[in-house]
Amino acid sequence: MNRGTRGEQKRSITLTDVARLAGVSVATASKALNGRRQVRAETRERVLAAAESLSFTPNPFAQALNMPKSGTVGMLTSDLDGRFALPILMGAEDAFGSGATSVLLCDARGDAERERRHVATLLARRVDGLIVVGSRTDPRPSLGQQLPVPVVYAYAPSEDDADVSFVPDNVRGGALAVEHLVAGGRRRIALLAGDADYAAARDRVAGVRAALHDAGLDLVGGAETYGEWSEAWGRQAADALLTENPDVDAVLCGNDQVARGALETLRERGRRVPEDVWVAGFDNWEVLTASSRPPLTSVDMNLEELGRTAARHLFHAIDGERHGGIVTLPVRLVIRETTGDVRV
Amino acid sequence: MNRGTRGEQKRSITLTDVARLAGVSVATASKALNGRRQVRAETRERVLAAAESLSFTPNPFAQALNMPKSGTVGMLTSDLDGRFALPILMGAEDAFGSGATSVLLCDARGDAERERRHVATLLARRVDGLIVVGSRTDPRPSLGQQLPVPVVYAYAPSEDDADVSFVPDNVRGGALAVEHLVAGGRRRIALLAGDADYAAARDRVAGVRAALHDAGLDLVGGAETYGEWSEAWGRQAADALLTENPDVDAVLCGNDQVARGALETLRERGRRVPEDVWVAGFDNWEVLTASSRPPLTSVDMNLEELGRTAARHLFHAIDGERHGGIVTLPVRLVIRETTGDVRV
DNA sequence: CTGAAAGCGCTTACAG
DNA sequence: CTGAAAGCGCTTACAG
Repeated sequence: MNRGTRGEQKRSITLTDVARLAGVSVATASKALNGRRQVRAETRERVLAAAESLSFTPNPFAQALNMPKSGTVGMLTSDLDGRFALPILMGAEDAFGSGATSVLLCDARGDAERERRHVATLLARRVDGLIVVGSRTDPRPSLGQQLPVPVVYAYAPSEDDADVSFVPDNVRGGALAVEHLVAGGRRRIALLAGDADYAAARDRVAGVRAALHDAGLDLVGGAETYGEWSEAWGRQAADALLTENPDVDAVLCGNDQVARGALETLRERGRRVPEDVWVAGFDNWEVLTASSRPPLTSVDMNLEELGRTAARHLFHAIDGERHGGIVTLPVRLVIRETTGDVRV
Repeated sequence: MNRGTRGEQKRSITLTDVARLAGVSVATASKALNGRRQVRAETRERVLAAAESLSFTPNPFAQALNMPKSGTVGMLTSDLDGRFALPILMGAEDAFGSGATSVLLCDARGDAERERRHVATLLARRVDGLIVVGSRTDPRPSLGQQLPVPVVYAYAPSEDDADVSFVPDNVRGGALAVEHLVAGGRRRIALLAGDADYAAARDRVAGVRAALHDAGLDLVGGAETYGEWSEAWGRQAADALLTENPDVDAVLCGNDQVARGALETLRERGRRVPEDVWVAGFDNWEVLTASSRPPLTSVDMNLEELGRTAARHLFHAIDGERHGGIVTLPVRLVIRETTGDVRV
């Protein structure tokens, strides 16, 4: 352990230093650095060189005091716990970070009061906009229309149509999965839908039903089954399914955890996957899909791209253009061995 | 879709407005609001009331221009992908968020050049300090001693002893696990250690060996086995283990993925868990441990607390007190049914 | 094209 | 205890 105190915070380089070194006024230095056109090329060069040689970084607080934007946005997550927020964060951070915008992160931990306080803090910090990331696709309360900056909602849409929200297209995801199963010759398809409490579960079901209808098919057993988002429920539901409908030739599962459970039961009851039964899940959660036996086909919600899109939209909204409504973003099917793709 | 343009950005309330309403000078208003003592109680009340009634929020940029601190810290993650960063983020955000500090988030995506740019951006924004969150516990390059603000490293320690780093105590974690197995009467303990490339794997092995030595035992097969962090490797390694050492009565696994694989193989080769063989993993990754058959005992790295601790330390460092070195933080064993705890 | 001046919204010596 | 003044580091009309 070495101890010590922070050395004298050496006064940082200011525009005045740059101007002096370049032999111009601060006004001119400012214009040169900001690319204003009323500066002779040669002068601009001199200022730029001076700034460079002094490693000048403009004080953002002084700048913000003179300009309408702060160059920061607030990212408000409701629940960093949930695995869905993370890829969205990455996408958004990526979109912002590549520009001159920095991201202030706040996590509300599922607490409305905490969220309210965080919004207040972010506004007090003069963020230029807000991106609100939810942990499930069920609509959430709006922050309201009275905020002084634009807001976009990602993953969890706002209940208010006047807000802009970006959500993955779960309905289309359900349809995609079914189309793949049908194209593979599956005709007796069952759906273990997961937790009916979640809009994601119900939307996926809707897509599945529509696509089956288009194919002239019905769900095995006449309807989907609801339960929990867990391997345990997947095992149990698959067990009941095999007992009641032993002729099933595909099991579509509401998410990857359910699918993992179903896969296990199928194997233990002597069904070969994919030879006898095809299986697919939703979310494409790598840790579950990659190492299962066999690797699991799953619908990927493209969350990173969703985050990126929401961030880009916020940019445009900050620049003045606004509109409301829920925008549904494309998802994609990742095909692995549980549906016949026999690699390695 | 409704369209519209942002209304006139109404001039926000300034200290001048507050002062006018309270009938004092801005100087006095400032002092009253900041709790300076040279203000008559009655005057202070009046100012506070005025500020309250106008919903005054001091402009942070104007404040920052006059004060040594900005009230923001930078959080630099190397890889938001990795599941380890998230709980650390939560803990840190929690510690900062409860104070008056806001967090600027940057993700380097494992790219050193990108990291360098982010550090520059954060410093340009005048953060008061930096918290660097790694994705594995192997030492990483220091950001150097020349930065104008204090830095703490979390999860991935800095290579430079002059820096402060907080890491989970993987060695102790290994020992904890062994002590539990031994207390449960296990004597023929095997270790499927995971990826030898990771310091976490090697540290856990060191703890396991030390604790076994203390108990007068040796690893089954004479040594641990190395491979990958995956269920697939866990299955394969467990298979080899049972063939070579059929009398094993406990399988300790380098992480939860390996443990899940091992559990599967044990079940399929007719070993009952925990009756015949105990199994435990590391990381306590809920999605893997909770729903396995049976639920998996695992060493929890207390990452959220680690994040909180690192954040608190950064606070103190910002306030001037500095020291260096790697600080190792306690981990804990979460006992579930794979080691005999027979709850529901 | 260049610069002196005013101003952004606050804080803090310094006088009263 | 209170306030006029200077200053934080920048930007932007406004004159030259």
